[in-house]
Amino acid sequence: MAKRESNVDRVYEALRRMAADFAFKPDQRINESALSEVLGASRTPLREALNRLVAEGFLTFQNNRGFFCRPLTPSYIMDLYEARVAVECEAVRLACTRAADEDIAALADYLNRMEPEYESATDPEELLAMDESFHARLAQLSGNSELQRILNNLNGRIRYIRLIDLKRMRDRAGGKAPGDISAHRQIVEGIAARNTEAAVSAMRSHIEKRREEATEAVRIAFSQLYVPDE
Amino acid sequence: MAKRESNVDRVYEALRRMAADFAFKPDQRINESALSEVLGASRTPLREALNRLVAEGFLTFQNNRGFFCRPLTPSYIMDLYEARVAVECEAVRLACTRAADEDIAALADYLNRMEPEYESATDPEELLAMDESFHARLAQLSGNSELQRILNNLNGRIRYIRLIDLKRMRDRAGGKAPGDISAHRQIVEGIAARNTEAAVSAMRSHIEKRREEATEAVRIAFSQLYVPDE
DNA sequence: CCTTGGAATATTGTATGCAGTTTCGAATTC
DNA sequence: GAATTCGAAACTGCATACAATATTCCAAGG
Repeated sequence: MAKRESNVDRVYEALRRMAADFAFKPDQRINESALSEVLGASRTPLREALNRLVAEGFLTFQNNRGFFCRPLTPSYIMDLYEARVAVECEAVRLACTRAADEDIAALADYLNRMEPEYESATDPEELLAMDESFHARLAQLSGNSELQRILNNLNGRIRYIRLIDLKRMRDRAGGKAPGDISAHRQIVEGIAARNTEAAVSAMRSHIEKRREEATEAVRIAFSQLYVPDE
Repeated sequence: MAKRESNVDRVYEALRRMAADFAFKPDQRINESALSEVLGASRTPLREALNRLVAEGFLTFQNNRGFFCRPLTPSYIMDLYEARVAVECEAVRLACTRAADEDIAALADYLNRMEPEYESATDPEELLAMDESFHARLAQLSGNSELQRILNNLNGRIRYIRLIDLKRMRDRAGGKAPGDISAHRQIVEGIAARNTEAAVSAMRSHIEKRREEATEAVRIAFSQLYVPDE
């Protein structure tokens, strides 16, 4: 069997990670030749991958000037969080109406199985992965693949900020990041009870609670990004 | 002044129009060489544009097999409509909270100025353009550029179906497509009154009303797409 | 010292060529 | 006649080359 994954896919994945982790600094111009050398591919597949990332909002593009890392502003982050509210609340609403009982139960199970790990984890990356995984599964309950797709995109772009946020909370709380699993459980219980209003409002306040924290996190992100650590 | 618009932009715009109007039939394989000749560009910029369209959900891609027109299924259309509900309802919600009175008034004005044209128009394309324009302006009131971006993408993908739908309604109603401007006015009035619940529910029912029609429209779209007219 | 002009340099934009893979059809077998 | 195999043709994947455009840098003038 020959290779199944193409070069542009590999490059795309690498770039998405780099963009999500802000390996590029906001507004930084991206040098294609240098990057292609780092990634071990020529400029042709690299540019194809870069174009995908532009379409997904991870990067920007200017004619004859090339690709840039997206800027990072408080209002941009706010927009992303608000879009998450829109998508996830509707997903919850749909899940209440149409998710199968067994699928809801499976998600509740997942939450229970995860709880020990979630409560004991201190690594922000790990926590974030679990959190994102929960939200993705929740979106799956809606049965709507567009909502899942949009959420995946938003989470990718919001990822770095959430990481900053989690690290900050861990440092404040003395080595313990806050595993806010009760909010998740509340949402799932609302869905299980087919109580649309309760579930939606639980989701809304869960996300909105993060929003002000995120604004603060952006400020911190700025200081981490613009004061180079090398 | 030299050219401001690059080749890939031009190609992208052309492709987006073609995809929105289903110049490609669902699941049809796209031949890069032939297409590049039609569009007057080499395969390199063409592929960059195609990659953007894949990222935006207009096309699909398979390794070593190339690009394909997206499939067209009732559940896919349903997903798009539901995503629209999510995005537009949240946009309305935000507009109620934070839009400036003068901007709301401007939208109401726009609606009034458009009304004669809207009521008298018989060309579905024209009607659709006006309708999309209204929804885009409404999303602008939210002040959230992510919601605007997502809506723009969803509308682009849903466009063909709405066109089929409008044409069908026109034919049924005897040369008169239904200018449902009252629903739009109701939404704007809700926002002007800062009555969030009223405005949101008006928006929700406005979009959802279209949904069942859309399912029927898909069936018709199928017959138009798979029975070639040439 | 700041500004301006303009070559030198670096970077992007796109065409082209070739290697690798898939697709298609004709010949072959059952 | 249907299924199968195999080779040719078509197509995609990617590297490379060169043209077009932007950026930098340095020198000259104010």
